[in-house]
This record gives sequence, structure tokens and C-alpha cells, in this order.
Amino acid sequence: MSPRPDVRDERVNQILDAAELVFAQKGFNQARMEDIAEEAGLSKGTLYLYIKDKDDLIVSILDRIFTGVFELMSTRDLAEKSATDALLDFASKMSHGYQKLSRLLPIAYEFFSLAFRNPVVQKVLKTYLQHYLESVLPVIQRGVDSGEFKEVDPQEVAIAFAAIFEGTTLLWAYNQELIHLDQHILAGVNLLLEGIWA
Amino acid sequence: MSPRPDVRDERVNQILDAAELVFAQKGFNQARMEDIAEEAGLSKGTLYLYIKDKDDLIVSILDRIFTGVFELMSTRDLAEKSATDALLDFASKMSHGYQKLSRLLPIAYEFFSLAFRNPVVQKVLKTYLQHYLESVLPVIQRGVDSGEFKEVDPQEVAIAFAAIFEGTTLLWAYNQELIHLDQHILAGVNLLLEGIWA
Amino acid sequence: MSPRPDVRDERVNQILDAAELVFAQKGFNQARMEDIAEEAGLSKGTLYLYIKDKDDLIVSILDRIFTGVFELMSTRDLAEKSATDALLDFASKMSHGYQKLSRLLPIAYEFFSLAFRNPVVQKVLKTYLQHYLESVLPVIQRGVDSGEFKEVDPQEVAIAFAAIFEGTTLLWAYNQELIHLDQHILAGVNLLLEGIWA
Amino acid sequence: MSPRPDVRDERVNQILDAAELVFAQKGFNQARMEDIAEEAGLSKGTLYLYIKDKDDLIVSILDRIFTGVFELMSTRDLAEKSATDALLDFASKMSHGYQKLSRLLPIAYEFFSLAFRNPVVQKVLKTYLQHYLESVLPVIQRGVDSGEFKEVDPQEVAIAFAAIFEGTTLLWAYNQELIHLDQHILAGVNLLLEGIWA
DNA sequence: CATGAATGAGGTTTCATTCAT
DNA sequence: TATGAATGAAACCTCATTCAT
Repeated sequence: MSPRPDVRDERVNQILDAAELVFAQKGFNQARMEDIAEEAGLSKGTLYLYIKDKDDLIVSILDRIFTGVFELMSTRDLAEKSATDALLDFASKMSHGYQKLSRLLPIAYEFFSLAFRNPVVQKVLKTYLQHYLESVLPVIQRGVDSGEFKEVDPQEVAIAFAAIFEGTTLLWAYNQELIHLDQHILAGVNLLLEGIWA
Repeated sequence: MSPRPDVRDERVNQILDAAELVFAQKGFNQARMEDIAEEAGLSKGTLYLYIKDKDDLIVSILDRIFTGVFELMSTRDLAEKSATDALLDFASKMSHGYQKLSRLLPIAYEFFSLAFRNPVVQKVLKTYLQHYLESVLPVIQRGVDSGEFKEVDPQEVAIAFAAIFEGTTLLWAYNQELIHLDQHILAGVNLLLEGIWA
Repeated sequence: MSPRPDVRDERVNQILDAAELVFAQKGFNQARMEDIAEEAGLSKGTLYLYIKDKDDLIVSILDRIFTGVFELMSTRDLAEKSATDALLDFASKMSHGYQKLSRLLPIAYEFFSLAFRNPVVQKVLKTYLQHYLESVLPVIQRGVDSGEFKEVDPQEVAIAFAAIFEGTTLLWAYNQELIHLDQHILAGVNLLLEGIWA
Repeated sequence: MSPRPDVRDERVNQILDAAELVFAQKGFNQARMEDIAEEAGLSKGTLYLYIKDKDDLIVSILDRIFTGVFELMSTRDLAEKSATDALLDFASKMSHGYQKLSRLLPIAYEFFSLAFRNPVVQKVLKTYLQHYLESVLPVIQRGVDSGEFKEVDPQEVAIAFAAIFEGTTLLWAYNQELIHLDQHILAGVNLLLEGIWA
């Protein structure tokens, strides 16, 4: 309808794409706004038509990442399966998702570090954990209720699962020769499942 | 040779202590050399008598940390116990060690992030994983050999254990209200053990 | 020639009105062209259809101001009065005029400052003084010639009058609680008149 | 006593001298910090060891100016003279002082302009007027009390005197060919005195 | 051994101006 | 005529590092 289709969303994504790439390559502080502008195919000044400042890029990138991951964690279609299959499916989806996001790992750890002194970042991460638990806890509870699992504490199990995801990813991050992300996530998950089967 | 031969070591540790503190509080990039000097009770110029430059502090701090953690991982006294008890002991020691190092977590994640583009940091982290595996693999193997554990792949189990350590720590890092470091590490380890007992 | 021949004048005044307001509020350098555009209800780009550049606004505004003040200083109807009444009338008109222009004072002092390094501005101010003297000198001379005033130097008196106007305004500019513009201008003028009456 | 005599005061004055010069030549906004550094014979970075930021220079310069002018306005030795002589002496001192400060006039008017939106600057100017009145009012009152002057309102007279000082200076600022600072201040003051003599 | 004054390269951000639509 | 997206020069300020004392 409007003469020029709204260019803002396009530009913002263009800039966030570029920022992700440059941050991953150089780290947040070594990344110069000019690098990002160049990578985005825009000029330095144009960046500031669409973002507030450099820090703003952090929150914007986090938002985009988690929006994607939250969709990934949707458990709509897990209800019909056994708890075990639902967890395995979930694990498989997460492991694929993490692999696709792997280019963002350097950024991720920088942001984790930031979370210790930046309340906004901290909040985003807390929300992430919350979402995760809301997705997984009911499935585990269902397994316990149905007698498929032992009488475990669902929250402890959910956290152990999450630890396997995050921990394996972290190990993989610093030794990609020794660790194979989906294989070792799957192995870890299976070990946990062995531990909770009735 | 110099009048007080160990004034150097004393000063270096003084500086690294200060750097750890300031890095943890402000992050590597926001930390000013002047902050570190002040925290160390020295002057800016004096710092440069004992360190090469700011980047040098990263490697020096990592070295100090891992020297400590490596001692922690020594398995000298694990040989006489059952594999299960040995792993539980190990887990308990690690969980305590991590807790003591928790003030360094913000630095740790910054360094993980750095590992993606700094070969020296990467090497330190690889060595760490190597050390860990060398400590834990024989214990697991012993458990398998003695029939205490199922016929699992020791490396997969070792990595799952490490993932529990690192992953729980990471989760704790961003939600210390929900996660209790040693309780949830212990829970995770127990779940894994349940999964591998014969 | 163009469909609405005087849209240009209308737009230019629209822009100068906006510029006066914004300059007075923020000062010349803090005023952004965008602020002026917004205040004028136009777009940034449109401004440049009617003005050369930001500096051009200074001269245009000065021109408009002095055109107004020159009309104010017209002494057409002073000829029939006594020199004293003529001067009092003149003072009263000026004092009213200054009060009406008071919203422009912040700009005025910025322009005075500019006069020291901008020849165009300097010329405008010199012309202003010239105009003033041409209006007032004959009246004073008439007062001397008619014996209404002592044998004073008309130029010295004219300058003292001007100093009272400008000086009181300046004092008022930085203490509007203590100084009341027309009251203190009138008081000053009366003191001067007392000094020159024969 | 101390190995290096305190260098701070020296540097600060060095910087303020340079800033006055550069501000007077280019105006506050056109003056680049680098210009000031160069003029001061220091490096850009060194400036910031001694001043907070560019704005800080404004207040510091004002402070230095007014400290000087306040000393000028001291009326210690005016008590023994007739009120008329005291005022003439005062006027003469002020006129000399203004002439010496004339290089700062471009700065002064820029600061006057600033006063409209900067409370700190406003306060400095108000204090200045206060000081002035405290110096001059008692002298005028004495003249009234002794019968040397008519029954005038001392405050109105004081303000008229100040207006003559400030107004003549302003006129001189934009036409130094037509106006001669001390001659025309003296003339103005004499006219006022003629007006108030009993 | 220790100091801290001085340096200056480098990065973020702003904003006057242009021009395709 | 009017727009507003895009540009890029320019300037403030920081801070790691050096070196004379």
C-alpha cells in the first residue's frame, strides 16, 4: 500500500545480521561500528537511524535469538508421544537448534559474562530458563505420573537435562574435535533417561 | 640475584589478584589498568614492571586458575574406592572447587568467548578438558571392568559428567535463585550414575 | 510565475519563525535543523528549498529583526513634540519593542558574540547603531538649539541613551527578578534627562 | 618541599589561558579541544587530566574572570572621598578593567547567551550583579545622606550606572571606531552624575 | 624499584546536507 | 513542491602505555 514498503524492519535485520557476524568474529569490544556498517552495506550514520547505540545491539540480538529458540522449544506436538519419546524429540530439536546457532556461540558466552553486571541481559537469560522449564517440566511430570519414570524430582531432572545441553555445547565450544554436538548431547540425554526409567 | 629475590612473585600475584577482582566486577574491557593498579595498591607505571600488557593478564590469570583446578582434579586418593564412590568424591570436590571459583565466573565466560579467536586461550581450555578426561576416564573404565557399571562408552560418560558440571554452573550463573550449585550438580551426577549402574 | 507566487515568502517566514524559537530555546549550535523543520511543520529536506544553509538563517533572522526595529525607531511623529517628550516617547517605544523582542535575547547575545568574527553580522550591527544615531541625534540637537538642553555633545548623549537601553536589557537578561525592563530603562532615561536639562 | 612543585595550578591556568584565546577567536563551538591543547602546548589527553570536559572550561573561565573583576570592584579606599569622587574613581577603575578584559568580550556575550539555559552560568552572573550592587549602593546612599545627591532611589541609580558600563561596552563591541570605551563611559557617568547632584 | 604526568591513537556518535522518489 | 533515507566528516573523550625523575 505505502509507496515504499516499510524499510525499517529490513534495515534493522540487515544491521543485526551484520552485528552478529562481526561480534562473533571480533568480540563486542573489538568490533567497530564501522565494521558493522560495512558488513551491512550501510554507512556508519545510517546505523544510528535504526539503533540507539552500540549497547542496544546486544539486547536486540539476544531478543532475536531467543525469539527463535522459544519457537524451537514449543512442545505443541509432544503431547501425543510417550514422555521418553517427547524428551528425545525435544533433545533432538534443541541439539539441531544449537548447532544452527553455533556461529553465535562466541557472542553467547560474551553475553553470559555480561549478564553478571547487566540487569537487562540477566533478565533475558532468566526468562529463557523459565521458558525452558515450562516446556519440559510437564513432560517429565507426565512420565512420572504415568509410571514411565521413577519418582524423581521433575525440576532436578529438567535442570540436569538443561545442564547436558548447555554443558555439552560449552565443551564442544572449546574442543570441536573431541566433542560432537548432537552425538554427545544424545548420549548424555540417554544416560539420564536410563537413570530415570522405572 | 636481586636483594629480595621473590618480590617479583609477590608483586605478580598482587597484580593478578587485583586484576581478577576488577575483571570480575567490570569485565575485561571496562576494567582500566588504573583500577587494577589501585586495587593492587600500586601505581599504574609499576604494573608494567611485572606484566607485559593488559592482554598478558588474561593468560596469567587463566594459568593460575587452572593450576589450582588441576590440583583439585588429582585422583591420587581415588584408587582405593569403588568407582561410584570415586566419582562422587570427584564430583564433590569439583563442585566445591567451582563454588570457590564462582567469583571468577564472569571472567570465565569472557575467556570462553575469547577462546574462539585467541589460540592461546583455546589451547589452555583444550588442555583443561584433556586433564579432566585423564582423571576421570580411568575411574569409569575401572567401574566398567569391575562390573560395577554397565558396558558404557567411558568417554561418553565422562563427557556427560563434565557437561553436568559445566552446564549446571552456567545455569547457576544466570539464575542463582533457582539453581543451587552443589545440590544440582550432585543431583545430576546421581541421575547419571543411576543410568550407568549395572 | 509559479502557481502560488508567494508560497516562498510564506515558507521562508515559517522557517525563520521556527528558527528563532528553536535558536532561542537551544542556542544556535544545539539547535538541529530537524528541530527547526519540525517546529516549522515541514520536513528537513524542504528547509533547503528555502534557505542556503544553517548559517544563512542567522543573517535572515537578523534582517527580519532589524527591519522591525528600524520601523520602531522611525521618528516621523516626533518632530512636533519638545525634545524631552520626543526622547521619552522614543524611549518608551524602544522599551516596549525590546520587551516584545525579549524572547530573542538569547539569540541576540549569540549574534553579538558572532559579530567579532563574522563581518556580515558586524555590518548589520553597525548599521543598526547608525540608524539609531540618525534617529536620535537630530532630536537632541534640536533640544540643544532650542535651549531646552544644556550645551552637551549630542553624540555623547545619544550614546549614553543607547547604553541605557542596551545595558539595562543586558542586566535584565541575567536577573529578571531584580531588574524590570521598562521601569529601569525609564528611570535611567530620566536620570540622563535630569542631567542635560538646561 | 615536594620533589615536583605542584604542577596542577600551572597546567590549569595554562589551559584556561589557551581556552580563552581559542574561544575568543573561534567561538565556543567552533573551538576544538585540539586547538586548545595545541595553544596550551599540551596534548589533547593531557587537557583531560585537568578539566572534566569542554563545558567545564566555561565555568572555570568565568570563575577566573569574576575573581579578577571582584577584586577590581573592591571599594576599600573609596570611603574617604566624596560620593561623587568615589563613583568617578570606581567608574574609572571599571572602565580600565573592562578594557583589559576586552579580549574576552566575544566569550562574554556567548556566555550571556548561555545564561538563558545554563543555571550555573546564570548563577555566576547573578552573583556578579550582587557584588556590584554591594559595592556601589552604599556609596550612593552616602551621597544622598550627606546631601551631596538628590533624594534618588539608590538602586535605580546603581542600575543606571551599571547599564552605562555594560551598554557602552556592548556598543563599543560592535563599533570600536565610533565608540571609545573609557571616554564614553566617563561621559555617560558624568551625565548621570549631573542628573543626581543636589 | 617505583611513580604518575604525559601522550595520541582510536572509537562512538551527531547532524548538516543531499537526492532519488 | 515536498519528503526523509542515507551519507560521512568531524569532534569529544578514553585509556593503554611510556619515560623522566
